[in-house]
Order: sequence, then structure tokens, then C-alpha cells
Amino acid sequence: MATPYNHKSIEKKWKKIWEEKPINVNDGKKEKYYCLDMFPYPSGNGLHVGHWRGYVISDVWSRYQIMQDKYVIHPMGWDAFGLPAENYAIKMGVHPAKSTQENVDNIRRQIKQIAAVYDWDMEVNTTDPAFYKWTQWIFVQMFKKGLAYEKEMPINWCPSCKTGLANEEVVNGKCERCGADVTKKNLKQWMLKITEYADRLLSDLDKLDWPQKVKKMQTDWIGKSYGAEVDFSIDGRDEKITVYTTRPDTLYGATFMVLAPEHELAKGLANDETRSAVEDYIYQTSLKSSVDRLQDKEKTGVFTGSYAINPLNGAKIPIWLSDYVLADYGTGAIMCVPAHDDRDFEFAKKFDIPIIQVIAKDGVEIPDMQEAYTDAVGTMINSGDWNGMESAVLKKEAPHMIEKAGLGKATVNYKLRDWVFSRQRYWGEPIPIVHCPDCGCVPVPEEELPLLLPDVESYEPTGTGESPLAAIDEWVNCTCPKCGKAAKRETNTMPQWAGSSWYFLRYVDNKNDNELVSKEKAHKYLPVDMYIGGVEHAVLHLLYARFYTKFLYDIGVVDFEEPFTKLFNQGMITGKNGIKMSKSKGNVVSPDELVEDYGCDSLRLYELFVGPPELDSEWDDRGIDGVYRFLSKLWKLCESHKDDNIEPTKELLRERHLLIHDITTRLESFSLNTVISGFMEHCNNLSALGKDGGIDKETLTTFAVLLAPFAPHIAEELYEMLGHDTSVFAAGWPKYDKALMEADEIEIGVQVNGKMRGTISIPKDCDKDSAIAKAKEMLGDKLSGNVVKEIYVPGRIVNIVAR
RNA sequence: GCCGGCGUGGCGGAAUUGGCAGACGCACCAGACUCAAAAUCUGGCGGUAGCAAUAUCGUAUGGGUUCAAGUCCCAUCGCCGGCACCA
Repeated sequence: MATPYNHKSIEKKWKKIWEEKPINVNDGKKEKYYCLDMFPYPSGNGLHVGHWRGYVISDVWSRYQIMQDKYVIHPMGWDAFGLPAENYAIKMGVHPAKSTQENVDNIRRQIKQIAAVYDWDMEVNTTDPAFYKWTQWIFVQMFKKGLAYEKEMPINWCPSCKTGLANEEVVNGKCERCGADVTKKNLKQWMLKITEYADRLLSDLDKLDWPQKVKKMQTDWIGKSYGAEVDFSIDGRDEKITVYTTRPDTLYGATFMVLAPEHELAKGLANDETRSAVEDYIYQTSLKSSVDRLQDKEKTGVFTGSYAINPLNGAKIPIWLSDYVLADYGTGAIMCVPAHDDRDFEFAKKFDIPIIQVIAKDGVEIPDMQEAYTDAVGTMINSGDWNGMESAVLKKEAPHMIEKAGLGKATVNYKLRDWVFSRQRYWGEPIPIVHCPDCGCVPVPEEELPLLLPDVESYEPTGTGESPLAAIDEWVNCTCPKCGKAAKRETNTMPQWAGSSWYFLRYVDNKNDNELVSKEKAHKYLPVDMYIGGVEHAVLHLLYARFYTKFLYDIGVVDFEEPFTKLFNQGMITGKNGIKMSKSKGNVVSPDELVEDYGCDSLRLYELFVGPPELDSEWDDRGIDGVYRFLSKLWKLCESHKDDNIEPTKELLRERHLLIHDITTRLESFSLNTVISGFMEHCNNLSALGKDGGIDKETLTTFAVLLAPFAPHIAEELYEMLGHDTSVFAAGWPKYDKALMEADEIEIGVQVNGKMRGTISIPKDCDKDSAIAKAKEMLGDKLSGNVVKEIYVPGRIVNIVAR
């Protein structure tokens, strides 16, 4: 009696068995493999099919490693502090601790449906005091090393989220979280000196097996450039202004200088005549949001009334202020060479400033210049001693020449800025610092950590730049740990990235009260071998986590400098027409019903089958029927196998080894969508081959074993049905034999002048003459004219060139 | 503006990296089973011409290299992503 494929009973059965007898065991001898998902923040909406994809990919990969006899570390946790969680709680009118807990429970339930081999004993939650004790501890260590410092400066401010933001959180002048226009606000902030690690963060990218795209994004974000700082004296004054330039070769062409309006000397350079205009310009600039400042296409500026002296030739050049110069990059002041820089050219044209060419393009000065010549290609002119030199050579040598002459120094600059680390919000780790009137900033003693986030009724953001914690007197008022005098606590909290910058270290030792992670376990189980998640964290989380890891390496906590050896970015699953799934668009597909109707195995396969895992894919519910039919077909094929004594035919044996080969090579290269199509194709082939004599047990068993990482429940069931009494995951990964994959007779294409004209069947090791002869025989009178050339590529093609 | 990536049937997508374009699946069409439908099974499914064998065109567009190009080179168009006054 044939029974149809019943996903419900099969999946229920094997979930229970795995719970009783886990398939992933640490016997202390096996090689470890750490496969990590980017942990989710517990949103109130639960998971949709897009979230599933990443978890299915990582689970397939983990199960494959288990079948390679490795002990796989595959943990899951919750990034539960931060803005999204807090905003959700405000909306629902509950305390974030409560809503976060509920959301975690719901998502954990959904993730368990995936039937992933997560080790739930390793679970972490960034809002757990036993966890954030160490988030705070790391901050204290950074403070002690001078890497965490306080600074008052204009920072990015999101008026909607009512908090300061890091540079990385501002996307096109808008808040990364809510999309509101970011403004500037002058606030005293905690900063982390990530710039101290800029060079290592850049150079160590070479060591990583990461997508080129992500490496490039980090490289660009760090933005290293080589150049020179050049000192210009101010005419009639003692002060000097230092500018940064990457084109010191064009120094003779500087015809003016521009300072950022925020530059400390800006105001002082004005004279009685220019003072009101200068002060007005500085004031107007301060009102502009970063969006306005970005979008202003027309250059604006004001002449200060002062002049700088070009150190090379003593030329007097006017000093201007303009908001196209950034205060926080380089020195906040630039020398302007309009002939060889687009922005300077535009500015010079608008304000009628002279343009002096110093590089002769193709050996001549450009007559009637309409745009700047920005290439460093050509011979120097109008440049005193430098005349006749090659610009490209001079560009490299000039910084050292300038340094030697005492006019400045060769220097390197980065676009990367220090990390604004304070948030004026409630739902985050309190920064463990006490402000003492006598001792200044004093860290909370390590034995007093964690510094608990006080439980309060009202936690909504104030919008004033003060944290909600500032209103809780009994928490704020404390005594200085150093001198015992009355003092006040720091009231800002940490950004969401604080916990996610190191959580992957904690999984392997999540109950350790004495250390962030024991040296032994860190050495044994880390770093992460495979990290899987969306590309949206390319410069945020991934840069911060690398920074934290390098710091922890420097203070001896871990013995590796890079946290994630290999990175895989899965593409997004979108709704119809590539529209991002969202509740407001009403195009969210929940996995819950699909699991109910088709089963976890089918949904797992379909998540992979929709498209290449690294690309975005549009979700279409109808397609899941295809994978369900495939599983049903396979089920029937195995169920109809009754005779274990069937010997495989040569064709079946070949099919078996081709199957192993195809699945293994495609899985190894992460081409998971073609793994699934490969299963379907070979299932169809087997079905055809087995029509007469049936299929041998070994071939069907091999199919079940290969399918195990992808559709684990049905694989176990089929494996058992075929008469095996151990788990399919203990079967070991099948090996293919190349010799058995080859057929004796192969079919190859025959072309005449490169056009397909038919096929011939020849022995696999057929020599050229016989192949050509056979091809000509097949072609008959289709071949006309004189044969000029005969091409035979064994196993591929015959091409006859005739005129 | 600069830097990446991509462009293949009605749709999602394959193509051993230069060697039979459209695997696999969805949708669709026809047939079988059925009183009927669903499910299932069998077959078909890029365009044009033809009853057909077959011919011919065809991987965004135009050129090139090659015995052979979806794949390599040059130019153009379109879409997506990143950065965006970083001197």
C-alpha cells in the first residue's frame, strides 16, 4: 500500500527525535566550525520569508559541515537594545523590557520552525545585565586606554529619533533608521577613537574572504589619502594657517585659500570692512542642515579681508570662507588651485579670482580654460624650480620636498571620523562613567558592573539633548568612586551597535561571570568561520565589530585580529516588482502558513530555489508547488523501492556519481539555487532509468544523504525507510568517482562554419580522424565547398570550416 | 559627478567559464484518468516560414576578435547598488 508524502507527521516525528538525540555533538576531538547569522533585533512584526532565507542558508551550510564530521557552533541571539525596540514600545505604550521579551519569544518560536541546528544553550541577549556588563566593561577598558573620550562638538542629530547619530548612521543626509533629515546639534559627546585603528582596519581587509563589494565599501569609507600639510603665513600677522592637500604638485597654482566657516581663525580674519559679512556668513552656515549643505549646488562664500602668503613664491592670496570646505576633514582649510580642481574652478569663476595653470596638458597651456584640468599628467609650468618636472612624479615627491624645506609635512588623511557613541535615549546600556567635580570623568569600578539601567515608568526621549535618565535624580546623584565626593552619573546610553560589536565572542562562553570570554574557549572556538547576513551592515556593524575585535586583541582578551574570516551576503527577498516587504505596503509573506500547508522542508527548498542566494529575489507563492511536487515524486520513488537486491545498471551508477558531483560542487560554490534544480533533474533521470528494473538501494540512499542539509526531515525519513537505523547526518558525505561519471558513448555537437548542424554519438575517447569522419557522414550533402579546417575538441564539439 | 554590478522566453532563472542557448521550476496549451472537477500522469511550449523534415533569426543596441561569443574587447543605451563638495 502506497502512502502519500505527509510532511506534517514526518516533520513532527524528526523534530522530536533530534531533540532527544542531537545531531551536532561536541566530543572535544572534532574540528570546530563556527557558522554565524547576523542576530536579529526582535521586531514586533515577526519574521517574513525574507528573514528565513538567511537562516536557511546558514543552516544548510551548518548541516553540511556537520556531515563533514565537524562540531558546528551555530548560535542565535537577540540584538534587543536600541531605537527600533524602544520606538516600538513607545508606539504600543508598554515598557521596552516587556515588548522586547514578547517579541523575542515570538521570533524564537518562528526560528525554531526553520528546524535549524541552533544551539539554544548559547543564546545571548544584549539587554541581559549579565551580557551588557561586558559591553560596559569594554567601554571602561577603552576609556582607560584613552580611546573613549568626551568632546563637545556639532554632531548629527535626528530630530525625529531625538538623539545624536554616528556618521555611519547618516545616509544621504537622512537618519538611517527613520529617514528624517539630519540636523546639527552642539552636544557634549562620548566618542570612540576608531580613527586610531584606521590603518589596520584598511590593511587587514586583504586577509579576509569577503565579497569584494563589502571590502570596497569599507575601503572607501575609511578613505585613506596621501598628501601634505602646508603652512601659509597670514599677511601682517603672526599666525599661520595649515592646509591639507593631496596635490602639492600644484602649489604654485594656488590663487586663493578657503577656510571652513567653523574654522577657529575664521572670525578673526575679518577686518572692519568685512566683519559684518563674515559674521553673517558664519551664522547662516550654522543654520543649514547637512541636507541643505549637500544639496546647495551653487558655491557660496565670503572674502575675509585677509591674505595668506604662498610659502613657495611669496604670492599674496586672498583668504575666503566657504561651506564647501569641511571643518572636520584635514585641517579645515584648503589652498585653492582653480586650474586643476573642479570645485576651486567653479568658485574662482563665480568670484572672479585669477586662474593660473601649472600643468601643461600635452605640453601646452590650455587656452581659454572652460573646466579644470584635474589629471596629474603633464609637465609643470609657471612653477619656479619645479618647471619641467612631470606632474605625476612631483605629486609623489612634493610632500617630502615640502617637509625638507620646512614648509610643512608629508601626511596621510582619512575620511573615517571618530565614532559618536552617546545616545540621548533610554533603551541602551548606560555609559559607566561618573562625573566628579574634582576628579573629572571616573569610570565605574569594574566590580560594580553591570551598571543597571534603572527601571522607570517614563522613558520617552526629551528632545533637548538630555537623556531621559537625566531626570532620575536618585540614579544620577552618586558618589565619586575615586574621592567619595558627591558626583553625577553620565546619563547618555550607548548606541545599538555596542552590543553587536562583540556578541559573537560571548556565545561560546555565555555563562561566564568572570570574563567576557575565557581565553581557552576564545582560542578554541573563534574566530567565526562563516558569517551570513544582509549587505546593509557593510560599513556599520561590520566595521565596528572589526574595530572592537582589534581592540580586544590589543588588550589580550582574544588572540585573533579579525572576527569574521568569511562573509556571505544574502540577497533580499522582495514582494512583487522588487518592492521591499513591509507591513505598510501590505506585501509581507509570513512563513507560518506556508510551513503549515507545505511543510518546513518545502519552504526551505523554495527559499533556496527562488534565485541565486547572493541576489535579491521576488517572492512568488505559486512556485512552492514545484518543490513540493519534487519531494512527493522523490517520496514515491523511494517508497516503491522494495527489493534491496537490485544491482545498479551502468547508467544508474553513472547517474549516482553525477548526482554526488553536481550537488557537492554546487554546494561548495554556494550556488544553492542550482543545487535544488540539480536534485529535481536527477530525480527525473532516476525515475526514467528505474522504470524497468527499479533503482538500487545505494543510489536512493545517496540521494537521501545529499538532500539532508536541505530538507532534513524527509531525508531522515527516506533514509530510515530504505532500511538504515542511524541518523542520515551520521552517514558521512558521499564521494564521487570521476571514472564512473563518464559514459562510454557521448553525444557531441557538429558545426559547419560555426553553425550547429546536428549531433553525433561517439566513444568518449574517440580520436580526431574518426570523429571527423563520423561528423562528415552525418552531415552528408549538407557539407558543401572545400573543407579548409577541421576542429575537434574532445568531449565538446566538431567544427568543419568549408569555403 | 565618481566607483561598482547587471541586462537571456510570458515569469523566476540555467549554461561545466569561449564549445549543442533557454537546464530546472512556475504559468500556459493539448491528451489520459473522472459523470464532473481537483489531484495525478503523458506530451508540447523563444520568434518567423512550412503539413513536415528543415531553414532562418534570436542572450539590451552597434561594431570587433575567433573555426566558434550570452561568455572576451570597444562604444552606446537602460536598470540597480555604493559614495558624494574628503581638497
